[in-house]
Amino acid sequence: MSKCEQCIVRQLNSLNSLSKEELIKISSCKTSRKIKKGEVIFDEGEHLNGVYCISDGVCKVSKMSSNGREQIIHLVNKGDILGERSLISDEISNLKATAINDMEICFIPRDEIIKDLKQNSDFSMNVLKDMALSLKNADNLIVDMAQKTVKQRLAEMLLNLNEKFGSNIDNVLNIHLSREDIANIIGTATESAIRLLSEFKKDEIISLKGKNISLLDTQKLKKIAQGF
Amino acid sequence: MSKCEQCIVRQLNSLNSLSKEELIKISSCKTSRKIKKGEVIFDEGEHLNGVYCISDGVCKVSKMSSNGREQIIHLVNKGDILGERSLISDEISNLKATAINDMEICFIPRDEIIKDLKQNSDFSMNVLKDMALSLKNADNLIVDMAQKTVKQRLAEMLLNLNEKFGSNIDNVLNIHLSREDIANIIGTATESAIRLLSEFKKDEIISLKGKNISLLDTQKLKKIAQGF
DNA sequence: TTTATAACATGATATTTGTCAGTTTATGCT
DNA sequence: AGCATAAACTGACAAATATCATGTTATAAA
Repeated sequence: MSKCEQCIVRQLNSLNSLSKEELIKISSCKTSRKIKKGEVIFDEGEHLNGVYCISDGVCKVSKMSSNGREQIIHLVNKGDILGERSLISDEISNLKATAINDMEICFIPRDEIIKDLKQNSDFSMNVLKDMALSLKNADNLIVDMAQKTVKQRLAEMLLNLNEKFGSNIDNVLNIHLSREDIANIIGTATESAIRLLSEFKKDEIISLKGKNISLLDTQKLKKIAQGF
Repeated sequence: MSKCEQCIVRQLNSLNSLSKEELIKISSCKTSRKIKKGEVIFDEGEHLNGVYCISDGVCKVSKMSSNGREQIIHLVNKGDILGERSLISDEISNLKATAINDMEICFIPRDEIIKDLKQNSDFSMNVLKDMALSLKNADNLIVDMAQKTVKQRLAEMLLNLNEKFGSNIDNVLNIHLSREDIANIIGTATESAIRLLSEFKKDEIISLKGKNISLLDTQKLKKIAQGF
């Protein structure tokens, strides 16, 4: 099994402030796991007895509304940590995590992380900063959901996907989402999301080939996102 | 000037895990301030060089959307801490805080808190838990904003106000908000908020006398909030 | 390849919500 | 008290969005 202290993924997240000894300790008790596309990593109401460090792949983190519709809160990428919120408050999870494509993830048991949080103040400050950033992003999302139209949110989401996952030489986004997932990110009906994508395509702001989306005019997308 | 180690308000928030010595130190460098209703405590883009501990009164924490409308993210009550997010990430504030009624607040400088965060792991764990809770609430709000109708959100907000601020013997909510603030909490136009309040009143779910709102049928409100 | 199933797409229509315009009521100030 | 201003309210209409129905295309399994 590969070792945490040599893992490149680790450099990307708050685990990078751990000492070599702490990493070796974590390495010895972590478990690695492969997840198939569509598989549920954990569901709402489950007790997470640790955190996941994403070695490869992408998953969606979502919550069911009382109306019976799924809302995707955010996407978690390679190098990100998953489940820290529930770890810290030691509650059952309020969110569900589902693989968007095939993944490889490492599970680190709760006690190990908690011990390091108490002993290593650099680490706990780093986790605090992570949480502070998540909170800022969440606040921004609240404002967008409450105040922006679906069209604005779609434009903004496309820009965010480009930012987070990048695109290849032909401007095709490196992430492939179903239309339903897109709708569940921006909080609208699948049909509405499809309609607006078609409209963007007609206006030559994006191009569509199945799940391949490429951004042709990011300037225009930015303007739409801001309400023009 | 009153002393932190004797302050009752402190018991309510994460400062309660500080030692007597740490509290005395904080007490010596804190400053107390009175804020008038409507006054801005800090604005978006300002650098907060510390946190505020609310001794008395209520303020709204909001953000301007690019559409030019204010979205209220949450209300901060007596006993709560204000500004910890910006403190931890050491960034300019992304939010604005405005007094809803006359307030009394204590300002604690950044360096003092940061020092304690690094030295006192109980305290930093407590702050982590606070942030984790805020994050959970933010996630729930995202789902509500994205998936629920304005009517559902209004019903839910009324229940939340009752939960957080309580009501007097006649079921009148202990908090008085303008119709505009109510609209900015649930993310709708002021006219829509007024219309729905009138509808609730007509249906005898609430009663209205100016800014005095009383909840007559919380069961029905709960059902509406959940989509029936 | 054929076939079954799910995903994608589009039109028609209903519902929700925002906007504008105007009226009434409350509030603060001299 | 009287006046000026802001807040609360109501109606009419327009715009945004959801829902339902139905057709088409992609995908996976036999």
